Amino acid sequence: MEQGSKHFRKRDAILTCVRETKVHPSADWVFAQLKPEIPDISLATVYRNLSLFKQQGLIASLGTVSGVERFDGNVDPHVHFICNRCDAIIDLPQMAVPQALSSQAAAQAGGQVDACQLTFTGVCCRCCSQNQ
Amino acid sequence: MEQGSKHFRKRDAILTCVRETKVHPSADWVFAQLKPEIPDISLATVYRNLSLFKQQGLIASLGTVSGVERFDGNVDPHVHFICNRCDAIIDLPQMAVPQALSSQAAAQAGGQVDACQLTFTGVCCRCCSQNQ
DNA sequence: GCGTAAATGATAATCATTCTCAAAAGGAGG
DNA sequence: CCTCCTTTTGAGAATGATTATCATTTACGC
Repeated sequence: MEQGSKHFRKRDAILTCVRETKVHPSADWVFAQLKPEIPDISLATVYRNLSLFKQQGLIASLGTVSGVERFDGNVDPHVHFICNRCDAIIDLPQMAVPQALSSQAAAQAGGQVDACQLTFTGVCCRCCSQNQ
Repeated sequence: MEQGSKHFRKRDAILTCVRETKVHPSADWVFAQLKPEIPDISLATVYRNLSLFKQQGLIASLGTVSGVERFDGNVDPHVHFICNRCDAIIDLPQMAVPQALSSQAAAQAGGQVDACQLTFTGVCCRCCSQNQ
């Protein structure tokens, strides 16, 4: 009763939308994507369900970029690159935080380490080539 | 003319405040710290100067935690731990992102890599021992 | 002292996000 | 098919951090 039920039409659409894109979308982006397809969807519903998914671990939050929160449908740990010009978030696959670092962090923190996030920032190749 | 001048009394106080603490403060925290000492300081001035310092590279932004931006007076690259319960940000010194990872990131990103940030999240030792 | 440019205080404006609450939808059971 | 009950939703108001505005103050160079 968690799939396909009419009761969760919009919910499923939101989750699918986040999972099927690689842009690491904001709530607003998801809303804009779904609006044509589901005209009677509300922005509040998108926000509501995104935070629900986040809490359930179905999606991940990457923090805020230029003041807006960005999400990732891929919850497997991986590294990101964020462009300071166009705010694009790009996956850097095949890179991982060494296990040794995580262990070290747990030891130093003295508490409970749940997750880690490695992010590089700079200017993406597209912005680099556009001007200057 | 950049130091000690009466013209920059408040500016200097803000920078010093961020540099002398280890709490990785928010604008509001800095304001609360300085208010007793400098009663006629305005919150807008704190925001203004913090973003100026950030832009000049005098301080670093650690992104937002629970919706508020946090700063770091220590711009040397180092690793952080963020507590999901109390929002504390704690330095994990003597840890560094391996150079190999940074090189790999630069190669994969195809653009210009300026910085990287490694953050662990979880529950800090204080919150861990308080309850549960 | 004077003029100019920078910095500031107070407050309004902005904008992403969350809250509120009434309405709609769906399931369970009769 | 009908009713009760729970969950989800839409619309818009409320919130709260941050930024913009603008008149005022401040300080430096002359």
